[in-house]
Amino acid sequence: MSSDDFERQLYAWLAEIPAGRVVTYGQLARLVGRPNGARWVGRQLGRLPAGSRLPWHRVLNASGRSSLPLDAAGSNRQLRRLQREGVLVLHGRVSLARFRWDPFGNGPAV
DNA sequence: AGGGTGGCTATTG
DNA sequence: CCAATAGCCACCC
Repeated sequence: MSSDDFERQLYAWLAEIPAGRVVTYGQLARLVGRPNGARWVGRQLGRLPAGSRLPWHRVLNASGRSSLPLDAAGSNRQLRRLQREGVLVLHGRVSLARFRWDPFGNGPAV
């Protein structure tokens, strides 16, 4: 298993996440076969080529919060993007119970 | 090689 | 909810 393969799988899964749903770093890591690679996932997302259409913003940490820093305006680009596609963000937090996407399980968001 | 640092997580207090 | 702890792992000195 080369790291290129892992990277490809990561992109593949990422592309599957529907708008309006989210996943966590650790979840994505497990999906690509790297059970302890949550951090690795975060690093990869940070290296995503500019212009990529992959939904990096649909990836949150295990608390349903963004792990990205706030911008100059004091707000967070990631959370705004999520809200724009229908994800409810309250107090900077997304309810994973309601918006988490599971490729094998749960149906549409409640 | 060895130590510090993160876009992580799970568990405890 | 916050803080500390403990694993984990890639990257950069």
